[in-house]
Amino acid sequence: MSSCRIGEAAQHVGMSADTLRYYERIGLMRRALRDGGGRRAYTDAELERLRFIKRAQAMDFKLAEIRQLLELRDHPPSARVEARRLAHDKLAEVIERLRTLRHLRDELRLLLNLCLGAEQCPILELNPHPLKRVAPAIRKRQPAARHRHAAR
Amino acid sequence: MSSCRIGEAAQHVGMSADTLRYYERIGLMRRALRDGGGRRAYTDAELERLRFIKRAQAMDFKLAEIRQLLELRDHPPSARVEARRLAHDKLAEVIERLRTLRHLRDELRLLLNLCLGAEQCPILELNPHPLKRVAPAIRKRQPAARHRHAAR
DNA sequence: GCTTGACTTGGAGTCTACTCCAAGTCGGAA
DNA sequence: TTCCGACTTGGAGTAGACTCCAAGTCAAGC
Repeated sequence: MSSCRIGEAAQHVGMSADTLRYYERIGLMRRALRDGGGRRAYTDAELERLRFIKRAQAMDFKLAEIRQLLELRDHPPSARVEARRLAHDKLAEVIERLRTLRHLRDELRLLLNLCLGAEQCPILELNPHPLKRVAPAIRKRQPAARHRHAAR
Repeated sequence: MSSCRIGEAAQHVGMSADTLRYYERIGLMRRALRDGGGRRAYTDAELERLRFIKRAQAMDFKLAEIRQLLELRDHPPSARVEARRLAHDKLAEVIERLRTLRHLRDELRLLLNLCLGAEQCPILELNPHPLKRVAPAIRKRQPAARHRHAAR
């Protein structure tokens, strides 16, 4: 059972010390024990928990979702079913986003190709069909972070 | 040359009146003319500009990028080359993001399948290889909006 | 004339995930 | 002992894209 200070811990898991403090503040991590000088002493278990958080973020889970996953890890009994649901939901999101992006890719390619020949650059209209003043039927924007979550 | 007030304009283009005010405030739209009562009077050209903004957003362009596109529209001479570059850059982004998401989709599918048979739910480790304590080589998260852009 | 919905302005607030600041402590190295 | 990097805390700030607030005006309809 070793422990390390915040700077070292941060380095181990590839995050900033400030991020670790932030996670403690918002409750994603429990309050770390302090050493005699009042400094945080991270255990191996805590480093592992941080690594889990990092992996989850790499998989596009938001902190709120990660919080849920962490809670499931803390209460194994019914964890499996719920964890499956979270992963399933995330998969559905990803698949949907893939659809949207494929469509967007195709649209952009088309615009770029048309730009080569057209007299009017279609990119400046974002409309591949200059003669039809109809906006392209692009899927509504993926809802960005809520803040501008003008749910687009 | 007709004109309409902000509420009507907002409805026409599918945005909120507040968003239109915001766009004027940040300079994405020029200051609209005011009627005798001090209220904004949107021209058809301005409605069209707003529609362009909306189309660009649907194509994952950020407001800063949209600003650039709008400027190109205002100065046609060298617009084409620059517009091509912006669209090309966006296409590259989209393609890269598609790669990342495909990988993530596969990873999630694997985890969900493994979850069915494993004694330990691999989702709660976010690691398809329980015997190998190595984090999955997931691509670094797509940089979200800068704010949390914790470049993920 | 009165009512009321639409609108004005400047500025603050929201969301998410951090990051920075300021003032002070700790402790290892010189 | 002194120096200085690492660390503490509470709180404010950042980014991007909105959205809400408060106090007041406008004008159509009754």
